[in-house]
Amino acid sequence: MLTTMAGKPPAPRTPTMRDVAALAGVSLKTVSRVVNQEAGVTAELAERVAGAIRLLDYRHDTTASSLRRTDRRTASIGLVVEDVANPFMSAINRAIEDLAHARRTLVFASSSDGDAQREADLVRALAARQVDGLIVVPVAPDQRVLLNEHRLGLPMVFVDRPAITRDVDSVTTDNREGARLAVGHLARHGHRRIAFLGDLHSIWTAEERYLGYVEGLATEGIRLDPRLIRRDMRGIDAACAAATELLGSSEAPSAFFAGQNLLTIGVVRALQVLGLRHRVALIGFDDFTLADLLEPAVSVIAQDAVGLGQAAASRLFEQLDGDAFPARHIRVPTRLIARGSGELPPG
Amino acid sequence: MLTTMAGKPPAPRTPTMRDVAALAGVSLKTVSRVVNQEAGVTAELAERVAGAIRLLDYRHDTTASSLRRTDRRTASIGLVVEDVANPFMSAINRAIEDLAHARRTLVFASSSDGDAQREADLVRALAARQVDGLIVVPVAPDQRVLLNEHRLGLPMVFVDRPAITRDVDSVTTDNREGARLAVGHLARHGHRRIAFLGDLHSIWTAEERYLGYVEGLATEGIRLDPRLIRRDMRGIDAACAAATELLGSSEAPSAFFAGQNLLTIGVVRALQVLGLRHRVALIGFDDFTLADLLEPAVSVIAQDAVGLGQAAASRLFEQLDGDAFPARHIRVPTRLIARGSGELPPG
DNA sequence: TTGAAAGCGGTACCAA
DNA sequence: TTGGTACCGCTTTCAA
Repeated sequence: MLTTMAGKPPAPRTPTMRDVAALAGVSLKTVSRVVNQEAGVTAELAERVAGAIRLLDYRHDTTASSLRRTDRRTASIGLVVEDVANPFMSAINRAIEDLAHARRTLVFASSSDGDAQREADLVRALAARQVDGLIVVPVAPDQRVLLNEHRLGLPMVFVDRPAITRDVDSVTTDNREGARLAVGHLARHGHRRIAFLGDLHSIWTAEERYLGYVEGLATEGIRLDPRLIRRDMRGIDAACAAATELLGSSEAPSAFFAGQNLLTIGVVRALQVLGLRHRVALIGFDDFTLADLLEPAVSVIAQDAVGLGQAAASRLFEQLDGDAFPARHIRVPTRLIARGSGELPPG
Repeated sequence: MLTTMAGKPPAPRTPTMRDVAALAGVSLKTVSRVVNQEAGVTAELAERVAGAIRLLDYRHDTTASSLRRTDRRTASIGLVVEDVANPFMSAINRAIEDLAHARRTLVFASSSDGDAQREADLVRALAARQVDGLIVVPVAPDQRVLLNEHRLGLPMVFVDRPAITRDVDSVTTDNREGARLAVGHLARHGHRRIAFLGDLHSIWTAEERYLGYVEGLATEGIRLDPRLIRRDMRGIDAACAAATELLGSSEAPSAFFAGQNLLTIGVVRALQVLGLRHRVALIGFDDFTLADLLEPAVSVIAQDAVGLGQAAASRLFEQLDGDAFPARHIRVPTRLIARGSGELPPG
């Protein structure tokens, strides 16, 4: 051994159908038939092939398979969300994965970070890998790359936010109805001065929730007071500051409706600091872990992330099964979870 | 139009390199060169090809490409975690995605649910799709399918839990050191009666944290009291009940070390019900959202999920770049975040 | 029922 | 620099 450069044995090329065929003493095509469980192979031959497959530990190459297949299906789909680490998005991801798994389909999961350029790159990369379809949380407002891919024949479903055309399937939360629910609930508990905190108005869901708030007030016959409205808030700190300021004014609100997770937490913090947690009502849009452990527990309008994911995946697979037209637009209802903070009476 | 069955135009077969070549009046190979940015094509020809590509809206088929390529790379990797919707797992997922994205690589994300059968199915499905490598949170204890795939040449990194052999790269949290940290911290604040709540002892991380607890006690010269130890706890309710029972005993603990997220929350709930939140200390393993909003805020041993994901992805890509041997075993440190609950003095 | 040959969309190799 | 030809691993088509 001292004189040889032996090293590792040459990488043992992974066996192909050809190898299996040779070992079993049959043709390539017969192996293909066995692997794909096509009818019309003698039990004896099938057994011989199966034996060779086991012996060689043959692994089917589905990429080569789908390249040649007429339908060119890869049994993989693409998912583009804002951030796979976001709890809401990852719940959608998981729901989609479960439906996909039932069809032996794998999911490319990716994050756009709300960046249109990155979204476009991802969509192109996914299409280049021949995914069977795409589920996307679209980054507003320019959807040209997405819609172009759709026009070229890539099955697609938008989730959480709609497409700008009606031609593409979409599955969205009924944000407006949810916001109305919140306002109605607070009004029923005697509130007339209900403040609204909202995310960037350029975000479709934020705008919808604002509109629902306005509609809710109208329904309850409450005059809209612009001084109680703070939009374009980003993050816990901004919400906390805004809530603190509102509560310090002469016409302070008796209740808050926070249009997003972090804003809700910001309001909680403000109420805590001011010692008003049990004196000012609060309903938040979107549930969050531990909402039930706070004091008082926080009432929320819960979104059905799993429902969104399931509906989106269902639609995509319906498209793949031939039901492409007309495009459908599914709205998933919200649910009010009363935990205490939304049931406090006015001061 | 009335007499025709016109319908939609026949699906316009998506253009191939062949089409581009024909339009540009060059050979297939020249188009390939342009697409792959290989040197040695006249500027003029390159421009003509580029024009044809634009005109036809040609899309490169990377699956066909990698089939023929010598390295057979697909620029996609597989990730198998317990649940992509779990915050810890999804943070790992995201960190991996970011490193992958920098290499124009896509990630198949999938959930094993701690089910060995499902894990095996996923791994085989991923291998069949010719992923370049795999990052796995392995389901103990039978790793035969995984290791077989590894032996066959599939680059692989285990994350969060080690492989049963030393031949496979792994990236894990330093659970033991983290637990020692917690016990030491509590001891430094005067505690001698420190209860331990742990998850199923069959879970590697749970066992490690338990061992760290034991080591921590030994280091501090505290006698281990089996009556203060509750293992094999699952979920909030079990932990809440166990904590309640412990606190009602004659030799109640003055501090808790909870070995997992949900267990920590269970203890918080128990303390809240008993009105002992400010009288009994608590440190939890693994951080959770809103831990800082509870009263008192919960001190934790925080895991570095992003660090885990980054290290795992780095290792995988190092393997892909040729640095496969020897296998490395990376331990990612934890960090104690003191927020209040872990700094309470003994009753 | 079985197999030979063609070809999916591209890349590798070598000759022109 | 450019192009022809073989071929990646598999399915399709069609003849035996």
